[in-house]
Amino acid sequence: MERGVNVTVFISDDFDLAKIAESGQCFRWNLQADGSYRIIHAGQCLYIRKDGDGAYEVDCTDETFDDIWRPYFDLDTSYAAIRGRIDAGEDMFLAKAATAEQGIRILLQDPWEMVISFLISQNRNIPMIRYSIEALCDAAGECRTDTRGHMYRTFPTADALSRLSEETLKGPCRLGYRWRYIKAVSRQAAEGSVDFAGMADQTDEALHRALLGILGIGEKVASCILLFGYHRLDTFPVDVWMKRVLRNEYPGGYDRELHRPYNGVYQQYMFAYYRNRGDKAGNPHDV
DNA sequence: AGGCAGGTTCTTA
DNA sequence: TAAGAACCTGCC
Repeated sequence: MERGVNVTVFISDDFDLAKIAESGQCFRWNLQADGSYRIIHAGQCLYIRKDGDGAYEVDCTDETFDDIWRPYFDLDTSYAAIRGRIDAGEDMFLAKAATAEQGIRILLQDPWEMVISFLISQNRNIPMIRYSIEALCDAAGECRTDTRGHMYRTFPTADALSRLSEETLKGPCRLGYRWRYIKAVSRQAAEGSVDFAGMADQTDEALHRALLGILGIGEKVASCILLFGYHRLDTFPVDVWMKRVLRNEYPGGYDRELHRPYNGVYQQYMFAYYRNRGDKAGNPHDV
């Protein structure tokens, strides 16, 4: 790193920055020219770069890394061990996918940010999602400066979001018809009729039901929020890619019981594996 | 040029 | 309750 604090941390478990960045669970990771990722989370900004063999250079103190970023990266969970539970004899496809996509982890992200992010995600591709989220942050986030002297914006609070006009949401933020969803949910959160942080102690089922009650949140978006915002690792989001996986690889049915309680982690492997294959040659997995 | 994209709601049978 | 249409927008 050019300036600021320079600290090296060691991570021995599965941890692949590029794979996590492309996994579709986070939208505020930006690859820099020097190969580091700039990550904005919890009002903070981190630059992190792989520095050979389990060593990573970060621009924060050890203390901040332990307090903020170690939990964020879920470094106290062994994803190698979760991968290790897969029995190639029982599920060959999953075993292949997990090997190919080793390094993916499920981040511990903010529920509120995930609610908004996945509400925005519907019917759009990743670049468009990222654009709208950045625009929302520009419009309503708090301005701060990182260790390289660059400005960044925090993710907006519900109160700040609820104050944005229809014109801003539809114009610069390009939310389209989704603007109503963002408007409604940020109002509810701001006035306290829903409390996404406070829901964190609920069971998976109760959370799922509560999320489905929010305008604009359907089955798929609710599952993503459960998995990425509340870290419910057994949640198994099914989008168009996973429909292809299930149709082509599990014609006899996918056994969720067999893979409890890590269906969500396995979903990430299969999703990434299929998408990467499909992108390269016009989706050869499709029938 | 029409269809589709990492869905959901609203409308209609 | 279950299909089908409509929805923003950018890209092929």
